[in-house]
Amino acid sequence: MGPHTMEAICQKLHDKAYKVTPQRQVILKAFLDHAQEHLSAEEVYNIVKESDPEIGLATVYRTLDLLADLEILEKMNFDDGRSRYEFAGEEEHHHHHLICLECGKVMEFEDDLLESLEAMVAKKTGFSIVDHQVKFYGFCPQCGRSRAAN
Amino acid sequence: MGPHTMEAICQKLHDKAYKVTPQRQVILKAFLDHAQEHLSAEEVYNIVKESDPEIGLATVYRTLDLLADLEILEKMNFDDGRSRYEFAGEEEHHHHHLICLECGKVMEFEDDLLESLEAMVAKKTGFSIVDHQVKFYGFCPQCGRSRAAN
DNA sequence: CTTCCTGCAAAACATTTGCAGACTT
DNA sequence: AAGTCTGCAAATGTTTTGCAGGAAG
Repeated sequence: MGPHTMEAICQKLHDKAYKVTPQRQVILKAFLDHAQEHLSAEEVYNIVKESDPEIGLATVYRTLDLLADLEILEKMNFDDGRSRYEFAGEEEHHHHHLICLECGKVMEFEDDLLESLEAMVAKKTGFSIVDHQVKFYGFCPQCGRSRAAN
Repeated sequence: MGPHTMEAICQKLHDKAYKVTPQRQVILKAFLDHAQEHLSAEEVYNIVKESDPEIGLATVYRTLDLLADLEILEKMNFDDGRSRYEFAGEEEHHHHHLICLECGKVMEFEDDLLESLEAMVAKKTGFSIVDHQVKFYGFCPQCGRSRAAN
């Protein structure tokens, strides 16, 4: 859960005895260069092919898996048939996602209000809760406007 | 958004000029018989094959799609690699899901507190929000207990 | 009767895996 | 040098689609 810099992450890989390969670095760079973009494996692959045309899609998948296991990336699902990834939130500081039902755009939204709900849910159900995910579905300002015009 | 009875749903199909076929009825019956179970297409297929051994998996998929389009079923994703379905909630009355990270069990939880959060998010972001989905991840009472014992 | 539905088989996708060679440490 | 990591190709699992026959309205 350190900062999301190339150095810090490579250090973490090194500390855990994972090798710091050029492929892994180039994939990390893709996320650093596309912050807040919720990239899919295929998208990462396309970005990364420009610096390393030899890279294989399987390597991208394996690296995304690894980075998600290390909690450097977070794997998420926006109901578009593929997994997407973004840097994991620092500590408990969550953000949630607003998904536009028209254009598919994903916007982010900060909120800590869910922590208290989490505690309440734990008490009521007996679950020990370690995480939560919230998605809002609606229409973004642009699409909402054009819909209203119809 | 009517009640979830065979009659009401067949009526709705009829009203929208969809044919009421035995396959569709048998699939609906599977959901009526397995309320609150979040069935996957494959699971529906296996249930339904007992009454209609001739049915095809493709028909199950097409029917689930149709019922989700009509907002009779809701398609959901519990990160287990397949879509799952349950009856769509009546009106605005949502329930949320608690997913056990150990055994995969899904529990339900009623709460309306999110409605106010929804309004706040709408105001802050300019989205017009039509729905939301909340998932909590943790350990159910049984799994939590055995984990504590280790 | 007309049109929509169905079952089958094949196709389409996203993701995973086996393996031999290449590279990090 | 040892063990991990990579690229490729093949395999997997889920979901979709084309088509010809069959059934609902």
